[in-house]
Amino acid sequence: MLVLRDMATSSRSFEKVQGLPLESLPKSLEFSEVETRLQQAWEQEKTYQYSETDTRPVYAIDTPPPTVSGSLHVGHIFSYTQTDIIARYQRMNGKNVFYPMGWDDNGLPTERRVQNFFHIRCEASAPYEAGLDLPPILTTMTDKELQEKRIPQRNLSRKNFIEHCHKLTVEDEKQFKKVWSHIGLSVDWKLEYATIDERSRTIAQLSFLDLHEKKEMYQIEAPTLWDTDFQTAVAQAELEDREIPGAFHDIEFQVEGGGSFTIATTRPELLAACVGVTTHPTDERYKNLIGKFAISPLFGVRVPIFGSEMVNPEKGTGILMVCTFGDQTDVQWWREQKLPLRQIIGRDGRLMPFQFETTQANETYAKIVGKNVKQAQKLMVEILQASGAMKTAPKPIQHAVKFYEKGDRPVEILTTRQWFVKLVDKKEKMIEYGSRIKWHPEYMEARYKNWTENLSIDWCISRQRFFGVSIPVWYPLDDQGIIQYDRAMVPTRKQLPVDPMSDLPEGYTEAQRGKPGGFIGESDVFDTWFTSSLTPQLGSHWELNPARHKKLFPMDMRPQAHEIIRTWAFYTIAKAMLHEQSLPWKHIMISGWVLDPDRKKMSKSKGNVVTPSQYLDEFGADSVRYWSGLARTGVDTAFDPGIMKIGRRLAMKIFNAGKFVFSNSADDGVVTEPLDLAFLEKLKAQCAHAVQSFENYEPGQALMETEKFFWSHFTDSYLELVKTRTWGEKTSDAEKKAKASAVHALRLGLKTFLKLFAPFLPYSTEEVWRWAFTGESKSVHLARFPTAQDFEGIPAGDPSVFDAAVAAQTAINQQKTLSKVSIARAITLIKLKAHPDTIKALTPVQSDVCGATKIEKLETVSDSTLSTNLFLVEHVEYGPEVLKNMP
RNA sequence: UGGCUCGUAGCUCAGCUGGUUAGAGCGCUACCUUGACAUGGUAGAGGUCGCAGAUUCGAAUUCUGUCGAGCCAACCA
Repeated sequence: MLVLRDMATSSRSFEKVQGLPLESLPKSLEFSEVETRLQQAWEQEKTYQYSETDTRPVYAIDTPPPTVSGSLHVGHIFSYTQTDIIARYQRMNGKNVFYPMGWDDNGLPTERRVQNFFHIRCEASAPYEAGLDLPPILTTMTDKELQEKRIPQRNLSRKNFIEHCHKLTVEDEKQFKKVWSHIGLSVDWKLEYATIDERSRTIAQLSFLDLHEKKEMYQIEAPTLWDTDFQTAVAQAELEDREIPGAFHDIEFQVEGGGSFTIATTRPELLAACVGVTTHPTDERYKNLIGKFAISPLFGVRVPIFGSEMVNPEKGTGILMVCTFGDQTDVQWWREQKLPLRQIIGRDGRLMPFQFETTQANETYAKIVGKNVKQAQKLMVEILQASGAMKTAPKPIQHAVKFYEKGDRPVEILTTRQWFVKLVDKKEKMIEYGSRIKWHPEYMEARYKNWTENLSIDWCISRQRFFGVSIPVWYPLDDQGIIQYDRAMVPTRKQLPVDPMSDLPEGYTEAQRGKPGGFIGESDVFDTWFTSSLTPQLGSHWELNPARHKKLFPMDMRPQAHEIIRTWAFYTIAKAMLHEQSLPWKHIMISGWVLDPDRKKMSKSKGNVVTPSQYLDEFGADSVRYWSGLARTGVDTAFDPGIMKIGRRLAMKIFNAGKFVFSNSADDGVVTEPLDLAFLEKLKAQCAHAVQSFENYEPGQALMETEKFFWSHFTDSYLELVKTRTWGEKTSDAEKKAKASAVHALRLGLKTFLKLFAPFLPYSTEEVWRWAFTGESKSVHLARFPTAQDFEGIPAGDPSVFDAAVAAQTAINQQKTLSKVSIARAITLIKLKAHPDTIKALTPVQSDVCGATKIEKLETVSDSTLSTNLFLVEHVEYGPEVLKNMP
């Protein structure tokens, strides 16, 4: 902080400065060298350290823990840089910034990657092999080679499998950290965590215990969304629609007591699971059937025919079969009509054995049992056609089907036992909580609201996977060895974290595990969102460190992408509400996506994903950050190396302007000259704009305005206009004074620009800062973001003299360009015509203009019909050597 | 079908609460080595602001309708 003397009475005096000889400064900005050197400096100096003890206000950021599977792509760089820009601004704004980095390393993406990487699979029954340490196989062999050579996968025990998950994620995290450091994230690496580490597991299980005590959680055996590849339950929020080809199949049903009708279905393989038939109650074609019973073909099952408003008479044949379960509506009909359950699809997506009432049915079913859905469908069509129940060929259609977002086959609905968090009954409260958070941009709240309003299923949090946080529950076994699900036993808080598969519930011994009268541990793990929804609490050490929690929670800002508003933002708000009736954060800043140059979303399957490292190497981190920082909050941005090029140009310009400013010496003195004062006045206003943009969570606006100001007012205008005053040694007192005014204004200007640009271009600004400004603070990143305070004690300037000087400079340059002469050529006489006000404004800065444009004699002509800030060249005379070259 | 965004120069985008002649950068053209910078500088060409109405003294900006693009959700038998 600057210590300012009695400002009210005296203007601010600057100390004498010794210019740095140009030869002593680097010739050019070598990004990779600067980046490496400054990264080390920041680490050594602990520049970005969060302080647990100091009393400055905290600014806590709920950093998204990236999924650690594979490599970062340019979208990560884009959004994380935007967060870092805010973090750096807040740090310079005097906040004690809490900016952690977590790794989301548990869950399916990791499991899948580990399976491929080591060519292994988790097999619950496999015995544990202590010390097993397999080499990575994918680095030596491709997938195709593995298949060709028929190298079998190794089946590992759960414990061995998890060990290998840890092994790989640790390596991946190192790679990620390298890229994050390169891009210049001002993360405090002491706050690093992983969603699978011990503290995270403890806090996730604490969350479970709390919700369990509050009875906000229940366990039920019911139809749930199921992915047959991963063989786990999934949540509504993890579904996505995909358009795939399908076909309507017309199947004839008989009516009990005579008659028949034809239903249309896209899933004939579920005929065996048909438990009802429904049609619209007003449909003239079928309404007389309502109340009767139908007999399903081939399987001869007697099912009720009922009316339902949900049936669309336009669709298919207007009458349809209800199965357990083809889709979500089937579940609804099944519940409302209290239909029986005929579950035929198994957890692996194959048709399970099922006992039918008739021999014929059992014989038919025998042909499809054990087949997967696709095979069964094909066979069923053949059988139906042969039997005559299906007279027409399937009619192909294109339809949207629900998929688990990470899965390859449509989800099925299976009756399984799962744990749920009650959310459907809290929709209104969730919307109200959401409205109390400041969304940036504001309209993103609509997405949250929209999703919450449409939520129809409670949050299924149990997953039948391995690499995750265990659900901390044991179940007693009765004398027959039957699991007593309704008597679930939870651990004490002190026991956490627990793995119910190896740890014991209180009062039991290991010998009782799996024995009648004993107990059994829950083998399911949490949905990864169950842990991820606690990232603010993971950072604040909720329940483990109350003082820390109080200081950090609710956090100030959650940065995240818009496609996970329905999951991450939604669940995080839910958790904070359920646990503490609190908001998780005050602000949420939504970043857009990076689209490929054709404005298509980047995705691995399309093969249009851009990896960042080549661009970091080619343009430098600051240039890539410039591209990220320029984007408007929440708006999708096309990947464009052209913008990075411009960023690099800006970084170099700052570097070169710094060289110019620092090369000038000056005596001690005050800023007195009208041009200097006018420039600083304008700069002061620019600082206020920048602050406003940052406070609005629109840093891109600050960058755009600052850049424009820097380029047009500073380097193109002001720097040129003061050159004659700063060049060389001055002899007279007046000249020395005028020089000092310029040099000190230049230095204050440069210092201000470095601070304004520091959040965006941390490397180039820091590099220049360290040449001569370390007296104020060691790092520009710990300096105060500029405000009017930086200009205290400097007399107010008149901006109009600056505008007049620039206008005159432009008119003269234009004249020289039109005459096709060098800007450096001397003008012996020039007559400029302008509005009298403009001429008046030019007077105090006329000598600066003449110096910069090499004018020996300047005459002005008044013309009040002209608009202000416009000069017209009436007459110009160049020196004789110039005239020679004229056309 | 509903909700939300977007549509401005060849390209990427600014344009806040309506107010002179609609801006910037890239690209393009011409010129200039000037003592921080040729990874530079000076200038030039280029737009009836998707379309149609309405409000207003005045609309790129507000309202209505419409067309197009994207996203989210509903429907998906």
